[in-house]
Amino acid sequence: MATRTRHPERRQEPLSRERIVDAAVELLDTVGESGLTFRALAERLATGPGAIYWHIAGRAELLAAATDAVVAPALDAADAADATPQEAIRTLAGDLFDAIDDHPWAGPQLGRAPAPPPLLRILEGIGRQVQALQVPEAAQFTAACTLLNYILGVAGQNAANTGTVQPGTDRAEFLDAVATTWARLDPDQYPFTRTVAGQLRTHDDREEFLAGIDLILAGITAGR
Amino acid sequence: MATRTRHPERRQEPLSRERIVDAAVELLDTVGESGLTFRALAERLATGPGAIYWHIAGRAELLAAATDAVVAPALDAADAADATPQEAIRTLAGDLFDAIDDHPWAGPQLGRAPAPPPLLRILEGIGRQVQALQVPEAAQFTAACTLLNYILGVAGQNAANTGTVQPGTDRAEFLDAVATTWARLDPDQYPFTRTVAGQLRTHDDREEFLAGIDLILAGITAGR
DNA sequence: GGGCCAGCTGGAACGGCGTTCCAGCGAACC
DNA sequence: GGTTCGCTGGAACGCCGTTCCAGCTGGCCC
Repeated sequence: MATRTRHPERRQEPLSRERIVDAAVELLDTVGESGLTFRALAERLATGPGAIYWHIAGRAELLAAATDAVVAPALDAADAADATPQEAIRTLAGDLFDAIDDHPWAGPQLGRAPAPPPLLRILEGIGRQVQALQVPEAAQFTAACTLLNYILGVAGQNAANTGTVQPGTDRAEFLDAVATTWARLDPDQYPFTRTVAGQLRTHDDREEFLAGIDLILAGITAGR
Repeated sequence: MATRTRHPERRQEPLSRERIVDAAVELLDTVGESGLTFRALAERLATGPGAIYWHIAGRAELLAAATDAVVAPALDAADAADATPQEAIRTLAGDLFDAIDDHPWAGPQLGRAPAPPPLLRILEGIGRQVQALQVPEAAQFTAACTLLNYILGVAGQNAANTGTVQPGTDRAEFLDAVATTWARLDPDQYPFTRTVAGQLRTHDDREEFLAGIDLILAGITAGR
């Protein structure tokens, strides 16, 4: 690994898994998941597709590695020792939300792969706090999974929305367009959706997401 | 549409959007999302790829239509008038779970497309019951979205799991394998996950899912 | 009844993708 | 100094979604 050469630099930085994953994240952030192409990646790295395969098994592994790279910081954030379990879960979820918000393509990837490290680490992080909440052991798994699945749902949905939106339009326009669509729905078929359409315009995704977390936490602690 | 010929039958059933979508669902159920190919579909329909495009705009629309076809029955199930809102939500969620369980490829599709009918219909169905729960108006949107996102999370996760599993292995083997993996994790890094690993072996996905619904419902009604 | 026309068909072709293959290069080791 | 081996990168393969278009066919008008 740590090969040393007497020459001050190689004619260019050698390929490495890390450099490839970094480039992949940049590409994904710029042009979305469908834009991550071995050819485009090779061009960005000034090499050919074949060289990349020496370091990474295929597209699936590349996506998993990129997701891991982007989500890991949120999971590494040390849990402040003086926080309540509720606060710790809110912080973890909020950090995760920010990471997915910055890199929407990572949302749907969170749950993929046979034993994806990110998924397990999220479950573990949540589970510990659930234990700290004094939830009876038989209910801990359900409580942690409910929170996890809610987070995964929001993560995936975030990705679907940002995929829809035109790169040009900003967030307010987008919300306004959706709200208008909802308000025009058939009153007989969609009474509820029409009622809440107005709330869309002023809502904040992150706060809404955390309000959902609080709702589930309330349910977890409801029976004492 | 209803063209009549004097001949007892046309040499073959004419193509139609419905016939195409039906064939697509069969293909998806058999070989998964990556197996849905315009060529394979054309072969199954004894035609060429070009003919399909006369009825359907592209792969995305085909997937959306297939998802709709598979999920619609669960949403059409008339809500029994004498059920409590909680029961109604449990029934809706359970029906949805069964549909996704039978057609895992549909899970990740639920949230796609600009204004996907299935998503809105689920939100509407949940929202009405949330209103019936006497949730204050300002909190209705959050409550309904939390339930919706949880459902979407489970749906997506279900798809990821069934995608991983070998077609040969059955469910018990799969759970056992995951439980074993979890039990072997580093005790320092994954104390919680290790503790709950054993529960995996005896757990029932559907019951677990509904327990999560109940948890959220408890949170919604916790503050009265 | 004969010609026209529009709806519909299906096969060929295009560009691009993930992936594989392999000839070759340069540094490190005997 | 020769050999070896980790690594490179360009060419090629097979498959994909999609487009194009020549042609069929069945209903309509003259």
